[in-house]
Amino acid sequence: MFSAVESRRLYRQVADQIRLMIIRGELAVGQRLPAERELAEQLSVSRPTLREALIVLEAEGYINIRMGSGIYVTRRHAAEATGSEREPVEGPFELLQARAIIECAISEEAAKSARPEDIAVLDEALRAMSGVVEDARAVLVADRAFHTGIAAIVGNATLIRVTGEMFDMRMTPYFEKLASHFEGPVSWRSALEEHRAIRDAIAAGDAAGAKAAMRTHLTNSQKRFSESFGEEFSGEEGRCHTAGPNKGKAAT
Amino acid sequence: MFSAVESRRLYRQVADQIRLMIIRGELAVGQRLPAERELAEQLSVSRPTLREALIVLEAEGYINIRMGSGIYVTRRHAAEATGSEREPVEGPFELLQARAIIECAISEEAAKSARPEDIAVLDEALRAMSGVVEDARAVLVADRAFHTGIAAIVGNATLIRVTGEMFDMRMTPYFEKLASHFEGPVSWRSALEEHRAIRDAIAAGDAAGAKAAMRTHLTNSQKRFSESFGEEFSGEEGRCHTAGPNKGKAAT
DNA sequence: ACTGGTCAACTGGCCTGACCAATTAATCCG
DNA sequence: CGGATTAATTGGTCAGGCCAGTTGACCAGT
Repeated sequence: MFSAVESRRLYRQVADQIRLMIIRGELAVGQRLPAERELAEQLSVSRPTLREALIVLEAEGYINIRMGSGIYVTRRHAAEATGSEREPVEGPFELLQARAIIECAISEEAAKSARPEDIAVLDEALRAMSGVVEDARAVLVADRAFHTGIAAIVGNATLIRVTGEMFDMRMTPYFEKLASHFEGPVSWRSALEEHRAIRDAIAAGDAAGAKAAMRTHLTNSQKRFSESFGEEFSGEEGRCHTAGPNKGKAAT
Repeated sequence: MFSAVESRRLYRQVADQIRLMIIRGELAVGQRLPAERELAEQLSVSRPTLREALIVLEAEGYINIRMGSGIYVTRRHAAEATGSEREPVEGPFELLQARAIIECAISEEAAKSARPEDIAVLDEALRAMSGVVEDARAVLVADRAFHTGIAAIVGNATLIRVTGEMFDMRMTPYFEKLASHFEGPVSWRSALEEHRAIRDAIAAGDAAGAKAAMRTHLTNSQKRFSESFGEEFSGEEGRCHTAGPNKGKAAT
C-alpha cells in the first residue's frame, strides 16, 4: 500500500496553522484576530483562500466571525459546536459531565412520579448488583439496569434510549481499557451505596434529594476515575490510545 | 415585530439549502453534484460564495470534494459517521417531553457559564431564524442551531451531540408529515419569541429563568402540536404517556 | 488484443481587484 | 453633555481569469 499522498489544499494548511495557534494558546480566547486583508498578507495567501480557512474554523467552532466587527477566538479546544463530529466517542470526563447534567434532571423527574412498581424495579437492579460486584461484566449490566430503570419511571422511551446510549459509550475497547484500571469491587461497592441513596430519595418522592444523590454519584464516579489515573490524564486531551497497563503519559 | 430583513450570510443560506437536500434524500449518497460553476449559476450566487458553502458542508462531513473530479455526497446524516442507523422512533409528544427534561437542565447549566461569545452565537441563530420564518426548511436549520448552540455553551461535545440527535428525530418523513399540519410562520414566530426569552435569561446568567424559559418553550411546542393534531386527527388520545409496557423493563 | 503514452476537455484551487453592507468610533450639533 | 451624524474599518459578495489535477478518448508500440 502506497499511502495516497493527498496534496494539501492551501486553505486547509492555513486553517491548520491558525487552529494550532489557538490550541496552543498563542491566540487567547476572546482575542480579536487581525483583519482579513492583513491576515491574508501575513500568511502570503489571497483573501478568498484565507476566508475559506476561516470558514472551516468557524464551522469547527474555534472562531466567531462578526460582520463589520472582526474575527474572535471562541474556544481553545474542539468542543465541536456545529456537528462537525470527529470520533464517535468523547472523553470519559466529558461523558460523565453530560450524564451528570442529564441524569440528574431525569432523577428529579422520576422522583415526582415514582410508583411502588417502579421502586421494585430499582430494588431488583440493586439486589442484582450487590451479588455480582466481583464480576466486572455482570456488574455493568446491573449498573445499566439501574440507570435506565430510573429513566423508565418517567415512562418516556426517548429518555430510556438516551440514557442507555450514554451508558453504552463505555462499552468501547478504549473505555474498557481505561475502566479496567479504576473499576473494581471496592469502587463498585461505593457506587452501589450511592445507588441506594438515589433509590431512597426517589422512593420518598424527594425530587431535590434524588437530583443531588445522582449528582453525587456521577461526581464520585468522575473522582474515582481521575484518582486512579492520576493527573497525567486530567487534561484529558483526546483519545490518548496509550495502550499498556502502566499509566504512561498521554503521548500525543 | 417587523419581519427582520434577511441579513444572513449568503454562503450559509446556500449551505443550509444543500444540506437539507442531502438530509431529505433529494441528493442521493454517492451522487455527484454539478460542477461549481454550474451550481453557482443555478443558485444565482458567485462561485466564491458557492465554494464557501461547499467548504462548510465538507467540514461537516456531508460531501467530499475531489479536485479535478467533482463534488460527491458522502452521507445523509451527520451522525451517520458512527454507522449506527437508528430507526426506533418514538412518538412526537414523547420526544418533546424528553427534550423538555434534558434541555431544561442544559439551559440551566449554560446560564451559569455563558460568555459574550456564546451569546453572539445564539444571537446569530436568532437572527437567522427571524429572517426565514416563511421558509419551512431553513427555519428548521436555524432552530437546530439555536438548541445545539445552547449545548455548546457548556462546552461538552456529548451534550451537543445528544441535543442534535434528539432534534434530528423530527427529520423523518413521518414527523415531517405531522409537522406540516402545525408548523407555519405563525407558530414559528411564537417559537422565536420563546427562543429570545431563553437567550435573554442565559445572557443574564439567570439559571432558573433559563430553565423555566426552555420548559415554557418546549411545553408550548407540545401544545401547538397537539392543537393542530387534534384538529386533524380528532379522537386520538393520550399518546404522550405511552411506553406503558416499558415501565417494567429496566434493561432494554 | 493489450499495454502504455499523449492530449484535450473538464473540474476544482487559487488569485487580483473591486464594490457593497454592517459595525464602530470619531465627530458634529443642539 | 448627550444624541445624531459621518467616516473609517471590517467582513460579505462579486466578476473574471489562470493554474493544476482528473478523466477518458485516442493512438502508437508490443
